[in-house]
Parts: sequence; C-alpha cells; structure tokens
Amino acid sequence: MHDIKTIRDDLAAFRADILRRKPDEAAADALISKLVALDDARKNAIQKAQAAQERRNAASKEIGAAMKAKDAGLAEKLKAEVAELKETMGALEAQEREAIAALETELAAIPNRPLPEVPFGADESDNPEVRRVGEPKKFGFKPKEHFEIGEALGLMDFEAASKISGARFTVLRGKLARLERALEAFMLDLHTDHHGYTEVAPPLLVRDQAMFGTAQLPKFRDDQFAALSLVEAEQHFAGGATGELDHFWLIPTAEVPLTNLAREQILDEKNLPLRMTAGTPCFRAEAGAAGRDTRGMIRQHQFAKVEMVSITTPEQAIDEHERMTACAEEVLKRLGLPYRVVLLCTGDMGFASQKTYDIEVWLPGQDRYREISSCSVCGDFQARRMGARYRPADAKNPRFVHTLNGSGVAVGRALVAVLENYQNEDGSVTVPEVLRPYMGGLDKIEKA
RNA sequence: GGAGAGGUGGCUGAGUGGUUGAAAGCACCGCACUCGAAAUGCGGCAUACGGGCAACCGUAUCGGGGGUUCGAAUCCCUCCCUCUCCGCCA
Repeated sequence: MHDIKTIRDDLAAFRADILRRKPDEAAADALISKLVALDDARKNAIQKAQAAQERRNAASKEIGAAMKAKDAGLAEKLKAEVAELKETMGALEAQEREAIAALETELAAIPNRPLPEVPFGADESDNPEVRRVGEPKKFGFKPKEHFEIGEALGLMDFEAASKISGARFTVLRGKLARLERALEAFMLDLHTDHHGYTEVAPPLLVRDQAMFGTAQLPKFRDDQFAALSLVEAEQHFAGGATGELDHFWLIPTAEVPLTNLAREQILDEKNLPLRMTAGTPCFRAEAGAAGRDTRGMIRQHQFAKVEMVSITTPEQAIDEHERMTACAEEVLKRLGLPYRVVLLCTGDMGFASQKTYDIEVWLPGQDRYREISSCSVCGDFQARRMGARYRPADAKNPRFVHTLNGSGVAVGRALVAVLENYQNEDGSVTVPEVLRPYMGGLDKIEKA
C-alpha cells in the first residue's frame, strides 16, 4: 500500500517508478491525475465533515453547561441548532468514508516501487545474472528429467495423483516421500540452528485481511484456492444472501501467515530483525499457467516450501536482504547443487517487492537453470497494509517495519534438483551427504 | 452445535450517558537526590487524519460496523474475536 503523501511529495519520482514497472506514459499520467483528484476529494470531504462535527461538539458542550445552569431556554435553542446541523452531517460523513475508500482502493492496486538499483526490463530475459556458484556436473550419459527418474524408480506417481486429485498433483512413495521430508527437515534445521531463524508452525488457512496484508488480495484473487464450509455456504444461498461467501484462503506461501504475525503490532526495536521460518505446503490455482510445465512436479497445485521471513527496521532491510539470500544459497551449497543468482528486472518483479533476487538451480535433465527460491525486500509496502510497526529506541513515534520474505528453498523443486543432479546411469539416485542422517543413513535410492 | 462471560492506551486494569483521550499500576523518557547505582520524589509519555512556516488548533479512535441521544467507552442492533462449561471430534 502506498502512502499518498509520499506520492504527492514527489509526483515526478512516483511517475518515473510507475513507468519503470510498466512503460506506458498515458496510463501513468491517467493514474496520477486520478490519484490527485481522489486525494483532493478526500481532503475536501474530511474538512467539510470535520467542520460540522466541530460545531456539533461545541454546541453539545454548551447544552450541557446550559442545563447545569438550569437555562432551559438556551438549551432548547441549541438543541434545535444541532438537530438542523445533523441533517447534513450524515451525508458529509458518508462522503468522507467513500472518498477515503475510493482512494485506498486505487492505492491498493498499485505495485511497489522498485529500488533505484533494480534494472529496467520487460521480462525474465532482462534479468542480469549476479553470480554463478558450482559447476554443472558432466554426465557420461544423457541425464534424465526428474519425472523419468522418479517414475522409473516406481516412487513418483502422477497417474495415481490424477485419479485422486486431477492434474498438477504428485504422489511420492517410499524413499522419495522420505527424501522430501528429509529435505524440509534439513532446511529447517539449517535456518534455525545456524541462521538465527525461529521455527513457526502457522495456520495454512487464513482470512481475507491476512491475504490483503501481504498483497495477494485484492489483485491476485484468481491465483488462490479457498476453503469453505458447505453447510454455511448452503445456508448463505438459502437465505438469499448475495456477495462473497465466508471462507478461508489456502496459503499460497508461508509468507502470508509469517509476515502477518506482525499485523497490528508495535514491536520493540531491540527485537528486530525478527527472523522466522516455516516449512509448509503451499497451494496455488496456477490459473494463468495453462500448458506450462505440465509434466513433472515443477508446477503443482500443492507443493512444500520452506519460507524465511524477516521483520526489520528500514535501516536494516537492505543488509537483511543480502543475508537472507545467502541463507537460501547455503541450502544449495550444502546440497551440492549448482545454481545462479539473478536480480529481477522491473518487469519481472512481484507486486509487493522493491527488489528481488531469484536463485535458479541447475537442472541437468532440462539442461537449464530453474527458479528454486525468490528473496524479496518489500520496504513498508506490506507493513502499511497490515499496520505492522515498531517503536524506535530513541524516538517516541512508531514507524512502519520493513518486511522481507524468501524461499529457503522450495522443497518440491529441491527434490527435482536432487534427482536430476544426483542421478546415476543405472537409474539410481545418490543421496547427498547432508541428507543421509535424515534418510536413516541411506546413501542411494534404488528401484525397489 | 448448546449455555454463559468478556474485548479499554506498549502491558495490567478502573470507569454504566455530559471538560474521560480516558483513573491507577507497570514499562519507558527527563529532572532531582547520589561518587555512581538502587530506592525515593517531581514531571513527561496513545494513534491516525485534516489545517498551519511554526507554536499550535481541529476531528476521529475504548474489537469492527450501524443505531438511539443535543451529547456514547458507557444504552440498543449486528459482525468479528477471546475465554469458561457441556456436546462432538483428529
């Protein structure tokens, strides 16, 4: 959520940032004049309503004084004056509310402003590579894709999944199911034992306000799954009710519950940065992804992910972003997976982000790097939406916190990466050293 | 699902219609005392929005929304949330 004052303080800078996101001058100018008009209307409505309230309050006090002084005549006269005033007040207050809501609706739909160092670009082909770590292994045979490996092992079953749930689901069995669990446990242990994150087991079903806070709502409603009580839904319709059903949202990422832990809080500066991690299933409708990554488990309706969230002061945010990215990279380093880090350009960045690093893992079966983590710094964009603040040690007024989130890392895709990078010519998969303690000491997954 | 009790400032917690934005305590900040500290004393200490160069002024906020009233933290309606007991349940 943007602050209209900040925008109006420097309209030219705001316009430039909007254009960096989407280079459409006509749209940018239309947006700005709309915002200015809405804000002027808001101020105007507030002033009118407040002037009326001020007169009413003053008259009410006079009535109280007159009644104490037993001056019934004066009290009655004042009452008549207030009664007249009230006829217009209701409308003025309604106008004030509407004007504020109209501005907020508009502001809530504007993406965050990219930081100056974020390169301008249209899509992922414009993302500069920041660094490349690890050498892709040379195979003495043509490396297979993960689903070929998993299916050949008899431990990855898409047909069974589709019978139960349809497309974009996977059934893992035996050692592959355990490998997924091992990966998640390994990542959580790394972040809690070595990176200073506190493990959280959050709700997976959340309310509208939480989804608004992290900015999945209102704009990305169609990407989400919802859960509802059919009994309540039936009563809802039977009662002839209209509008939105009461329901939960399935979290598309643990970023939502973790970040919203700071909702409507005033944190103590000495507790910042607040670092939290969670391993959860994530649910996505993938509405706009028809036909993309249809084979295998790269793009699923349900997948496991270990998420990191940091709540910081504005001053800490940028360093924390580098630190968080390094924490995600450490997962891949310890797993021995080659990867590269790219800086997302303005056109490829998420709605709430000011700056994002994507970590892409090497997949020999696909012969390319694929996203396995995304680390974003959001500034106060989410904090404003959820009222998350902190009290600075040396100042009395609370300030909005800054929020960061990053995958540390996507467990499903990590499983894919392990299968492809550790595959052997005979179809078996070597278990990476760091995972063996989590696999009961097993060093190789073979066909059962 | 049934019955009941509640939601007040950073925290605890008073307050049932008229200078109550809100007692008191805790926490925090400043000053005094002290070599320093503790203890003690005095003072300060909510948030947002609008107006103003500023000092400051105004408006709103006692879970959210609506209503009654000249006037609501206090009365009514509604929604949300929390807790207790019973029922059901992993």
